[in-house]
Amino acid sequence: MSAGNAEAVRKYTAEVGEEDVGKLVKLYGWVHEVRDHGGLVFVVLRDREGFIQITLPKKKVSPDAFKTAKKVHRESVVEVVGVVKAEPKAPGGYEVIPEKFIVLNEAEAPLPLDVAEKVPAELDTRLDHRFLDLRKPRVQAIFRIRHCILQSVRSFLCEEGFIEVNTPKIVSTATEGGTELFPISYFEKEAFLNQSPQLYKQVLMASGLERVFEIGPIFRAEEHNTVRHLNEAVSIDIEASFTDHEGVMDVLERLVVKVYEDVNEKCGRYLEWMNVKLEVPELPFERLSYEEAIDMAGRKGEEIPWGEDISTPALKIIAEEMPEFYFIVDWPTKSKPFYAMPYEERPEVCKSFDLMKGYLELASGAQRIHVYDLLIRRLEECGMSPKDFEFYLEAFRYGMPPHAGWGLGADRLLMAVLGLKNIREGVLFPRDRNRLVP
RNA sequence: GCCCGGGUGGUGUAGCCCGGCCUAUCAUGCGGGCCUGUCGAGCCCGCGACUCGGGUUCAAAUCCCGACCCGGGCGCCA
Repeated sequence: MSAGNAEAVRKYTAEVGEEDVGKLVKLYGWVHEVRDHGGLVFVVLRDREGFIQITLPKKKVSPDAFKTAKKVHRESVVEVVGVVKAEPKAPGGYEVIPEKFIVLNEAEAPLPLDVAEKVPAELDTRLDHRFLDLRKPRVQAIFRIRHCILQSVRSFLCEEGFIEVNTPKIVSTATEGGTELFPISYFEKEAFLNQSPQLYKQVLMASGLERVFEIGPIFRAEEHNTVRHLNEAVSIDIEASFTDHEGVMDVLERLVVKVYEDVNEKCGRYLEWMNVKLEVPELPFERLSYEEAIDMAGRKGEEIPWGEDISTPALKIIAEEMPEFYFIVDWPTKSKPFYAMPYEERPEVCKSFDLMKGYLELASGAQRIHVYDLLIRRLEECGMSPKDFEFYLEAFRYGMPPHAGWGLGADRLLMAVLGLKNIREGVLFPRDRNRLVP
């Protein structure tokens, strides 16, 4: 960008070190703060890797640079070309004495929120001005770690022989019943945003791909209003042939451990920015049966009638004894969707599981029904009409292998790993009951 | 969606119970001034706010009703 400084090497603030002392470097970033001492001005420059102090003694820099630095607004974008100096008095031990201090784009003042965090901002305010919020290293760290988690998940599943696929997010009316769908207009037809790739990934089991995964958005039109629900979320879904619920639980728990290992290995500095320490969970995760779970809650006064979903207060009681990762397995068939495989000898219970971290549900999965007649029967028992599922059911008539799978909430996984108090913290632009912008 | 609590300068807050010395507190910010080693720089001067709509009252930031939004809890969430 600045042709006159061919010898200046572009560096990130965090890269400036001993080898640069006496040399010319070029830095791009934002003005984090300005400390104006009259004849001496300190500008703290921030880029995505950290901070560095730009020091402007009036007598040692050009009048132009000095004047510009004195009146620059916080959060303006600047280009600095200058000589690196080792300086014990400077934060980080190095400072840059600029030859050039150019404002590439001035920021308006006052700012809608304080990036330097001298004054805190509420989550709502932060989300309204998310791009500014993301300039805080502590906030940016969340998304650098999220990136790492997603990358870890991809590489792990690829190594396990899963093939990444993309299924449609615009679907026709009949899906699985249950949750509310967002209606959209699709030319002359009625359509909805998909709540889950479930039906499609099962159909793909009949394709011979054998093991597939998808990382993509899911949409739920529920009017929930909690710190762990969103109306648009990212789901990590797998489906695998010739295996059962035990087989995919094994994949899931090893995946979680791998994510912890990778984040620890690759995101040490971001964990530090956030002041978080990660302990890699131990394998295998404990398996708690549905019946044990409701007993545990019942002993502390939270009675769950057999067959019903486990309430939030009950899960919180269980979480007191099981604060880490664990599975709740063998759910009542009637509490799970129609495609979950019932046990042969005890069909009121099915081969299903939820992955929990404390009271937070992270994933749920099951061995699926691959037998056509049984699937039809379960569909009807659940009050749904087979004719609405023809594209799905057809796949079960021409050689559908036994299979199993799960769906893992990516945002919830991030929340669990980093101990975020609100799922919105880990989503760039969350969509909830009231928030549609930005 | 239900229950409880809340909405005050750009941001975060005090004040609200017990209406009137509120021309509304403090911090940060912003504008101006002084200042050559700050690192939450310091000092001086200034700027800037009662969510919206109704009601009660001589008088409303303060009390009442409604809407919208926020926080906590719950429900719903195959």
